[in-house]
Amino acid sequence: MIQELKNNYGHLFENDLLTEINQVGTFKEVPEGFKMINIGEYVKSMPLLISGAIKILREDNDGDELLLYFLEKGDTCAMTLTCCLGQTKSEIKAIVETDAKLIMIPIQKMEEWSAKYKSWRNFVFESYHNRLNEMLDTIDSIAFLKMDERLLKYLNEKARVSEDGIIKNTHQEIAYELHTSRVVISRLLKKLENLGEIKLHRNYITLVK
Amino acid sequence: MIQELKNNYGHLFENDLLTEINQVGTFKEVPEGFKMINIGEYVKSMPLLISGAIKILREDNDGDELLLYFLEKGDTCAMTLTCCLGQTKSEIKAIVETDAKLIMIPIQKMEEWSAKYKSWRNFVFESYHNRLNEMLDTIDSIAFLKMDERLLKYLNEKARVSEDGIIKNTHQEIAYELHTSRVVISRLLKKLENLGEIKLHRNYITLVK
DNA sequence: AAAATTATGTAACCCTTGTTACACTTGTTA
DNA sequence: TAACAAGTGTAACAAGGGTTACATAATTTT
Repeated sequence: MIQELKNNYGHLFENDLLTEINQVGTFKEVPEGFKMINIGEYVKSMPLLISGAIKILREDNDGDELLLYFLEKGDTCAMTLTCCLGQTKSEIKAIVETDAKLIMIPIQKMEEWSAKYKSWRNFVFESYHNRLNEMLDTIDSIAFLKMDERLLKYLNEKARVSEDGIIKNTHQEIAYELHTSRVVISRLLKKLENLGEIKLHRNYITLVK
Repeated sequence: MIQELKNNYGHLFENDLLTEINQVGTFKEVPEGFKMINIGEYVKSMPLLISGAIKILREDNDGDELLLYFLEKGDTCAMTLTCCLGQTKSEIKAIVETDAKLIMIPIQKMEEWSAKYKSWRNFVFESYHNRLNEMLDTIDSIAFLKMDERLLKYLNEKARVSEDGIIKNTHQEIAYELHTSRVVISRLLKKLENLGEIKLHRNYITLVK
């Protein structure tokens, strides 16, 4: 496992820190669809992503959900960071989007490493920075874009994190993640297909370009 | 100035750190309406808020804006934090909402203090945590609420940060911050007045309760 | 005080999105 | 293979909110 750690985080962390991570971290493989954490749950460890993707969702009291962003290789979960420190409940739901490999770090190490390693502090700050920017991007989408633009942006992101570039979702699933209805999505998808932007199939969609 | 620092941050920071802040920080009073930073500008120092409020806005390419949240006493700007480290441009606009007193810290100190003081690290993490939660709250509003609910929530927040509980804005100003049109706001405000929730006046609004 | 400016009220209309309903197709199960 | 379930296409309609237009009221300027 030290190899995958080195490959993905070797350029970020000094050797002492890599050794420590190797000692206390546990390697995990999680399959697509696995629910990493739900809203209201407490966090007990912090993930470093090696491969695959994790989608982060927000949910309101009625169970309506909204896709916030994806975590990918080299990312960690900023929400986890804040939850660890404050010992507060998770504000988001995290589900594995494509089969993922990750290293789980016990949360006690966070504070210790923040004092000890400059590279760790930078990583944590960098992570917060990325997450804040992704949240801003999400806000831009829902505040400033119309549904067809949001949908196209969504499809591009989905394709990006999926390795083979194919969006393997039903219209209903897309509707949930964009917080709208299936009929609206079907309608707009058909429009995008007529514009030559995408190709529709049963259970999957491909981008044309 | 050491007194105002002690009053507002004494419980957060150890004495050594307070002394350092007092040495390198510069005290500032900024009037309502003052633009602290614009999108695309570089950040040169970091504010610690003593009193007053600062509103943080997002803006798209067409100049359309959207209120994200308010900073108040004891807060700092998480965006500034990230900008300092990455030497990147600001992603947001910050305007003084009610006359504010603040202490400006040169950004070079950030890294130094993060290594040296645990209380500083906690303050920075805590700050990120709060900002992420406020962003989530903003996302909830625009994704899950209808305009009349958003408006009422907006009015309550405005009243909270305004000391005297009076919302001193025109319908047009409210429309800008919620990214909608003046006519829509006038229409909904009248509805809220008829429901007995608010009282409308020229240039200001009061909450009923 | 007349004129101009700013703020608000409101009607009429349109577009986007959400809802309901139902047909059709594809895949799965009995 | 018949029955069922799941996914998609589409029409018709409703509702929310954005736009245009104009009237009136309050305030400031000349």
